[in-house]
Amino acid sequence: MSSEKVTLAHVARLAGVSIITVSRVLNNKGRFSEATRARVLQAANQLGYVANTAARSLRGHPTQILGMVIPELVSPYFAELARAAADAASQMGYDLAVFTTSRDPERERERVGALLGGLADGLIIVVPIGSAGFLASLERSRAPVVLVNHFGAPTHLPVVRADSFEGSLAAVRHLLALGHRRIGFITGAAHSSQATERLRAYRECMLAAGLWDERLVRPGDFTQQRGVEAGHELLSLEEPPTAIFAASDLTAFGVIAAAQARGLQVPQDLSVVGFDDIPTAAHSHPSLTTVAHPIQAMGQAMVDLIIKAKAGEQVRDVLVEFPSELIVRESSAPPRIPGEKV
Amino acid sequence: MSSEKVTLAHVARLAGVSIITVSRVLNNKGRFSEATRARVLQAANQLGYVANTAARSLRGHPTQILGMVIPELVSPYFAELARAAADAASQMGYDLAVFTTSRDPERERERVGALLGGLADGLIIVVPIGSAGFLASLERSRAPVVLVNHFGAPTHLPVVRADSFEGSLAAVRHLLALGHRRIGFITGAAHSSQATERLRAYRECMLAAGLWDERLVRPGDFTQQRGVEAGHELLSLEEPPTAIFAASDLTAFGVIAAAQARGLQVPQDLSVVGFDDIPTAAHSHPSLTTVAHPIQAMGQAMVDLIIKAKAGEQVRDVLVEFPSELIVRESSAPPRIPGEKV
DNA sequence: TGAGATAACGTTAGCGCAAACAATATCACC
DNA sequence: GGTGATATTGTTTGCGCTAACGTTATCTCA
Repeated sequence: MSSEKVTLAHVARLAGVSIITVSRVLNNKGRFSEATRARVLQAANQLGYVANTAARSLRGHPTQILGMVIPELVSPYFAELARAAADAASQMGYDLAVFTTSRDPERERERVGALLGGLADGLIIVVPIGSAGFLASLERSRAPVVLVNHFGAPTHLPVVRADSFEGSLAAVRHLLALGHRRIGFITGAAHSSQATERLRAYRECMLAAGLWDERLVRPGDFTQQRGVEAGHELLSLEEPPTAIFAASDLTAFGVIAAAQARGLQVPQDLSVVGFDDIPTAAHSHPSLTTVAHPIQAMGQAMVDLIIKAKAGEQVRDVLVEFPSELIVRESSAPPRIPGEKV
Repeated sequence: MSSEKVTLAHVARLAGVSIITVSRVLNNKGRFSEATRARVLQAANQLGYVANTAARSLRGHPTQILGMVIPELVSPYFAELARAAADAASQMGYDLAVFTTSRDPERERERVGALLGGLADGLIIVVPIGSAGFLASLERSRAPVVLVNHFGAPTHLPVVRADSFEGSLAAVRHLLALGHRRIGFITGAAHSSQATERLRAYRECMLAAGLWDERLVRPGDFTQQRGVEAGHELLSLEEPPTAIFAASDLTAFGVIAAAQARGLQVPQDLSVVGFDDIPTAAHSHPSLTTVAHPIQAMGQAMVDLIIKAKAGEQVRDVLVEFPSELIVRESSAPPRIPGEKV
């Protein structure tokens, strides 16, 4: 029956009570008689009343919304991270609003400002790209903020992050233990510190084994398409690798596609290891050996930290670091002995 | 230097002007001298002022945020849809806040209420799951709302949707034209109207060709895992299909994995067709024959409609329907002639 | 020079809600 | 019947912001 916005006043008039009484009934706070309660609920229902979140927020009432800022939605890793955070938030009675930055520091800053300006009760920033000054101003604002996978400028803000180095080390050692000597690597996106860690582990491990060869490293960007290209590049080398470690699962799937397109079998002719353990990794053929982050636990940790910060607990300088774990599946196997037939 | 929240009053005091002058400068609205402007900006900067979105919204000022409610983030289809909407929104100077419902009508309703209660200027609801009554109350609220892929209860709200029937028809006809006679089908999630359409097309086509066999239809849920399982089920039949049409690309990839695990080659031994054209479809081996929705255009249409609605244009009963398109790639080929060797 | 125009800035009010405080109604019990 | 306790409902205020209107300073031009 109504149009436009219905306020407490409308409900109050219809129910024949005062505004505050309506507020009390709807928030189930304070005392009121059963009869009043029924009348108010009936009126609110009839008018289709919904509380104005902006007004509530302005009044200091929490919005029960947590904001999350991520670089992009389409990457399975970030999508999973968002899902994990949403699940954890939901359990704690919060909603999660996900925003993307498209890696634009200016937009990140604006969005963060808007979110903290009454829209959200707290903020999860994944891979913050802003300057150190920006982080410092966030610190000063005392807003409940958690940084995720932040490896950049030092900050006192709480950080949740997952290791990439140890897991990558395990992946390369796994390939070495299988007998591989020429192991290719496809990097992640240039600006990603996670990508840097993965490359560093590969490099250290290969150097230590005396197997380092610059030609075996190809630049990537976490995408499948780039995996196809870089896979072909590596497999076209005069001495092609017998194993390839890719900085993401999507890239690894690209490598497998490239290998198969060249008539190679995975893992018989080429071992492939990815990173991320996206859902597809377990259900492809061959299933993918990869390195996993404990994403569920990370989501939980993010939300826990935010809620602690909101409650006034001290979270300054808190760093929650999760390990990465090698998951061996079908895509990695010993190299074919040269000359051996199938 | 500040802590807690910085308001216009703080900036005004520091700059030695009135509150409204600060507001004018920061919004670049109204008149003020260059000197004042500089002083205000300097003060605002120094204090790290960010406007309180809730207060603005309460005052009737738009938030420049569009809300989007989707069932889940992890599905590539929805992720792409969200990306498309975010891109389109961004072009028009809006941000997109993405919420997930986890298919809970109660939460959907609450979230929608909260978003329209001052958080967002408009709302994109993907596959609305609420009741007809809920949609009716949304209509009455006159809020800028667009429904996406809504096939349910009739409504006067504007709808953006993509066909699933014609594209599925084309997919099955494609397989028939290649010479397949036993064509399996794996459905989408039970509650999805898109899934229903895809099944309906398959059924009509097979019935018309006199090839309908109930045993060739397996229930699915759009996931890859279920694709693996259902793929094995179909391939274990005494008369297994020579082609399988899956209601999603992920499911199709599951089928391919199952086939490969049984030593079958795709497409030589089994043709597989998916639906969605997720990015991976083009970069896998074999690349996937699939049906595509014009997701970019859909995102644009959603945002356009919201903005029109906000501007007061008449969008009642507007229906923007996009076609689906068969994309033939490598995963579909003529069936092997029985008895023929490779 | 002064009257009207215009530029620059300020005061007030109110968006919708809920906390703090206030008022009234009801009741128990001596 | 009166006192105080308790239950129920109401009034006022202000969160931070900006639209509308008001005020003062400055300028233009006969």
